[in-house]
Amino acid sequence: MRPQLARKPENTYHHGDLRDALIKAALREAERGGAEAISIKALAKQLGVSQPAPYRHFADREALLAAATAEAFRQLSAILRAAIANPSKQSKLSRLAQATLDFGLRRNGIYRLMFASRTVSCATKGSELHEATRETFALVIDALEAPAVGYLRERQALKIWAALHGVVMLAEQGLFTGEAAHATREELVEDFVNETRAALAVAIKDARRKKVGA
Amino acid sequence: MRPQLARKPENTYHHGDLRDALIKAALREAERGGAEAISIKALAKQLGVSQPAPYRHFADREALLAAATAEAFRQLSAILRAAIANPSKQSKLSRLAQATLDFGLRRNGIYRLMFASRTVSCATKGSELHEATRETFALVIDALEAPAVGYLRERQALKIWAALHGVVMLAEQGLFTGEAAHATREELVEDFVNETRAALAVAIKDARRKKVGA
DNA sequence: TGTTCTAAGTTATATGCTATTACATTCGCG
DNA sequence: CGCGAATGTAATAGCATATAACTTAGAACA
Repeated sequence: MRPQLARKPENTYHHGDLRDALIKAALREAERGGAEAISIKALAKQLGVSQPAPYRHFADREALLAAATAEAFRQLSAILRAAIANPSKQSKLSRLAQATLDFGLRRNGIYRLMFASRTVSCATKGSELHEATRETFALVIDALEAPAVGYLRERQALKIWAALHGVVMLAEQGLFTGEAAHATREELVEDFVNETRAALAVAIKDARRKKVGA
Repeated sequence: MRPQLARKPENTYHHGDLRDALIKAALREAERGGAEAISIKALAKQLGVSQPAPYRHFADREALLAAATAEAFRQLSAILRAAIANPSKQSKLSRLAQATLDFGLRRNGIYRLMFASRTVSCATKGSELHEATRETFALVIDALEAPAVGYLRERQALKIWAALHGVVMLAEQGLFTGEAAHATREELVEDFVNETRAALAVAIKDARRKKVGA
């Protein structure tokens, strides 16, 4: 295995690690412009290989998008894991939530690739992409720092996860700019975090009461 | 103005209402496949006109997408208005929320065109599309049925609107299917509705107390 | 009523992207 | 060392966007 070069070394026939380089380059392109900005032809040119070379590694454009999206999910997972691990005054959930918001806004093209394209919903169960998405979601459940009170924990995870994505989407739509912007995106996210904590506290109390009562 | 025909009458030179027919046809295509499924060429063929004819009415593909998206927002507005108006046991907000969820899932291609593409965020202030999105959001504020307590009402509107979109996105990603699906999408939406009502009630009480205290 | 201007179509064409086929080169393994 | 599999290239077909130059019909006005 050669060192991972972005461009093929000149005067060589084989690139050495084209598959990986394609995914990385695709994410660079997606960062500005989302999935639409990813062009097989353009990537090949960038990497100094012929235009059909990528098809040796991916059946078609969709396959490349799926692989890039999976990689993006793994990157997000890493970021969220770091946010959770890094101790601070705020709760784990708050750190995860703000990190997600930050990712969604700062790397919005990639974010849209991950959450707003049909790629993910087309991913078959057990695929690389499907696994990557579930792993990310598992981090959300983890960040709740709550004992497993039945399925209520997953339910709260779903709710905060949904809310976060909604905030990113509306922010990108420009609903937070203009005269109606009486709340920042960060404030809204913190609201959702607090509501989640409150709902969980109630659920835990209920569960304890039931246990004692039984 | 001729009658609004989908296809151009045969043996005629002018279509009569091509602009409108293009928008309607584009939405039909978007319904399955989102924005990517909209092809100028294919639409022209469908409508029985030559391939470059659409460019008489839209500068480029983006312009057609923007117009179609604006029309989609107006359609959603009409649906939400109807949901709000139609009396039932549930609250206005609940009806609006469930109608939004239904729209997002049933007409997901169009929904993605509206909320998950770059088209809207590129809309300049004052454009047809920008106005259509703000009008839709105004309905959410309206559905809150709360007195205008400072900016808190808009804040709650933003929150429930964000949450709704998040639920649609996650549903489309398949996070509600599989073993973790201990909550239906409708339940989650109802949760958000209730939390919104509760938060608003608190805000209203606070506002009254302040008034009395002053 | 006839002329003319313009909006709205048409044909032809350039450019760019996806994808396939047939061919070439290199790597690695026996 | 030689052979096969993996990985690259060249050539090409097909489809989409977009523009340019030309044509038709509708309307606007003398």
